[in-house]
Amino acid sequence: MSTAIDLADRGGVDDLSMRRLADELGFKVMSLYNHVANKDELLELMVDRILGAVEFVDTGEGVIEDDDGAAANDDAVDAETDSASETGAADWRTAIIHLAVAEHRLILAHPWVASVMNTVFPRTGRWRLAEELLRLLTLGGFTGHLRDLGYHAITLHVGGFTQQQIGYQFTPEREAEMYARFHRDVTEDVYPLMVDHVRYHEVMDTIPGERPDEFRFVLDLILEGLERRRDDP
Amino acid sequence: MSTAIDLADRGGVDDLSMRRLADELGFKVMSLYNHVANKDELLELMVDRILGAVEFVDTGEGVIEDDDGAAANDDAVDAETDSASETGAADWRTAIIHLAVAEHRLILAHPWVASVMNTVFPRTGRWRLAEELLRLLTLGGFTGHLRDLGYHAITLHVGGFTQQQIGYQFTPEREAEMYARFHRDVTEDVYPLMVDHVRYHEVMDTIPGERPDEFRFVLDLILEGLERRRDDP
DNA sequence: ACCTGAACACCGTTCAAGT
DNA sequence: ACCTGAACACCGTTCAAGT
Repeated sequence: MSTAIDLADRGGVDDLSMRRLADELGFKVMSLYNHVANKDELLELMVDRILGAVEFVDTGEGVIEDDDGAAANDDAVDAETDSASETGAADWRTAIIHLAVAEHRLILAHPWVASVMNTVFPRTGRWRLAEELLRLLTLGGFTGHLRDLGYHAITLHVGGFTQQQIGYQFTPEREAEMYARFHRDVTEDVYPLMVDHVRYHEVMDTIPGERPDEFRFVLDLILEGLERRRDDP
Repeated sequence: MSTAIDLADRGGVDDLSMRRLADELGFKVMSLYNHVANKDELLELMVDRILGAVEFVDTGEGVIEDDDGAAANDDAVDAETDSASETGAADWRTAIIHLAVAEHRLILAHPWVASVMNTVFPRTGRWRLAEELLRLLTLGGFTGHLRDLGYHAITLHVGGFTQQQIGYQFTPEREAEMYARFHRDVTEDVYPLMVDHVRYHEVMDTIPGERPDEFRFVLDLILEGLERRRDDP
């Protein structure tokens, strides 16, 4: 029934109204309130269904499993992460990267999640993720204040960076207007570096935030820095 | 006239409707469309006014100045940044930190900016910021792909991290409901680390994302990592 | 237990008419 | 040049009434 996700996947979350959803389901608006307290609860359920689908990597110890009982250790994400999985059990660092990238990708696949995520209460799908991240950090030898900082650094990076990237995903019409405005307002004499920057993207044929490795790049910076602070003073 | 910002500062952006704004100004709704094409343009102007207020630090070279002609080099932000400003002219690193922290604080002071920023076209207030950041990175010896990565890493961090932090700023009622839900759903047997984590925050008497140094912490990780990649292979 | 019609208090925006 | 009344096509939600 909560397959109102399709509707949001199509027209974005702004096109998801209780009225449109009811139409789609063949009911009248008010029937929905028999299954859901209000729109906030609907969004809550939708977000949690998406985020609940993140799968954990096997670290060789007690793994918190998915609702479906699946604890994946070989899929597209894993293939990109570093080695170390030759042993069968991944180390904490690989597992955190897997977790973050998997969540990042799920949000990119359902862009409306990014904006709704923040305004809605967490449910089990999100608590799971939080607990697992804390577990992996602990496994990595992080405790106390540094674990706390690391936890926030990573979660805020996953949510925030992804959300910002999605902001760069324009519809064709917006893309066209953006292009027009840029060439009208941003001239080489006033903004030489900005012009250069955009030219660079044109040559590379990339849209800012669409380059697949940017999320990983910053994630790596964060993890490196955390490790250094763990090992030094 | 664009002092509809007050309205958004008070009740959040959801309480800012064309109708309420007109009421506040003593006009009828439709009069607004004589001064602004539509609501999007209004939000565009509001965001740009806020972000246009970010002041740049003097790096001793050609400084792009504020609209007001102010090129601040000693205020609250500067006091927190590292030394190096004894010379009068700040180095690129200090200046980037200043820039990022200043923008971060402005957004925190007008939380609605975070959510609107992404959905609205940039104007001169934002182009300035982009150009200045690129200038500082160039000053720091970054070129090509690394400068590009650094630029995106920093801008997405400023916007995204801040936005996520704001998501943690609950109203008292939401705070109370969050508290109740947490203690109902997150039990020590299933989520031991999460319980521990929240207990840590309670002892520290901090709300996640309210600790003032978290933004700087991750920013430092990013800048450190960028420097290392600039100096090494 | 689930559905519905009518109603309430809202939105953004257009358009023709006023001064 | 600026303001406005009426209207259009929408919102989320409540409540009493139906089966």
